[in-house]
Amino acid sequence: MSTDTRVTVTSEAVLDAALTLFAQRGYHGTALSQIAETLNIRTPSLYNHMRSKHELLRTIVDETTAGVLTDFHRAVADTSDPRERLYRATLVYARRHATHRREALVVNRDAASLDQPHRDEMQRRRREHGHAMRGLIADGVAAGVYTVDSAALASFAIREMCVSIARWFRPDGDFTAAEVAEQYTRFALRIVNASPER
Amino acid sequence: MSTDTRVTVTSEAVLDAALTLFAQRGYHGTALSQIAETLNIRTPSLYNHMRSKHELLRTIVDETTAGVLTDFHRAVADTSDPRERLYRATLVYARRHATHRREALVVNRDAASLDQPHRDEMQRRRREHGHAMRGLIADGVAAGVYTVDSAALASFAIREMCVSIARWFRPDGDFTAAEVAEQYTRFALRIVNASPER
DNA sequence: CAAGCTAACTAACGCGCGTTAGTTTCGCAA
DNA sequence: TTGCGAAACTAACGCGCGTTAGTTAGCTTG
Repeated sequence: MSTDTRVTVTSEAVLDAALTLFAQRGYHGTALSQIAETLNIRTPSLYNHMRSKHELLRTIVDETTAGVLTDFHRAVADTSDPRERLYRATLVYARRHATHRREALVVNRDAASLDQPHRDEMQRRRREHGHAMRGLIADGVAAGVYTVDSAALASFAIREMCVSIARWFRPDGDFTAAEVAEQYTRFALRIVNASPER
Repeated sequence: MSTDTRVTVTSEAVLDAALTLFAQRGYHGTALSQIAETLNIRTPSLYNHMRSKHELLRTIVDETTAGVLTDFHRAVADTSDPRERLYRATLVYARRHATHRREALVVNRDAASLDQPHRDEMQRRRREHGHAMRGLIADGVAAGVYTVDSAALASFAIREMCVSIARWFRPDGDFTAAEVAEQYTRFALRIVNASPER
């Protein structure tokens, strides 16, 4: 029995360590040696659990962007009221950025460092979500329950406001992720000047 | 007379090239050789116009964060109406992020890569602006013209919404920087549920 | 208890980075 | 026309990176 406890490193542990460091220092600012160090193994041993540093980034971005779309479609699936749909879409989007802060930071900071075709695929998903959110707002405007000069601008404002939660939210802070998400749905509905009572 | 025009590289040109590349690929993702290449000189020649790569980042961050504070204080200086103050503070902050996109991207992405004591100084300025914005909102709530559950949350939402303009704004797009800034002031006043007519 | 697989290790590679030293070119002023 | 200084150049450095090869240790299974 040695002094340090014997740990079994899994590929999930490698990904998790990479996630933390990428979020802190960025993809290019993180060395594999740092990931190995947090796992108490030597750098080459990482290759028992991954194919390359690039693959770590790709996995993070793929899983996250896929999750965003899944969240969205589930959230708006069973209602057609524009206010309820925007409420739900904002709620899950805001909540994700509070509960998956590291993933959000990495995706927004380093997704441009992906190699093709993964960068295109990621942009496709991002555009899909953006287009869907804008559509939600346009629907509300058409239904006469929202008032905005530009659905595109309002959509940008709402989405980016949610994305940025990942930059300041702290799990041990004054608000829970659920509370923040709820508050942000109010901001969103105010931005589009939604008529009262959802 | 050679085929390529003889250019006189200035330290401003170096900073500008660095700004563009840092904004595109990030500080750690940009090599000095790339900066040199866009200026049509060899990498070591850069050192006639700068002290180090780090200094480039430091200059960008220092000038930008200083500018944000100057903007803010000038904007709110000569009025005491909460709505006018928040309107003006949001207007200049939003406009800056549309007109100085590269600077904003670099500061928000790579300021953490600064070495001390510059990182602390930068965080101090950031906090000062955040605190001041929150104060503006708290003042409006105290004056009974705003309604929010948390001034801190509303402040985060407004500031980060403006910051993110740098991520999507294009000078040749559907809106001018002034138009976007004006629209975002409306969003801000809606977020705090400002009573009508400013 | 032996075999085998998994996952750790050490050693080493080629490369590109930021940076320094020393040299050459060239426009401008005396 | 000559001299000088600014700013370019080439050459080279040490370092740390991501990655590969080959080897060793140690559980698990028959």
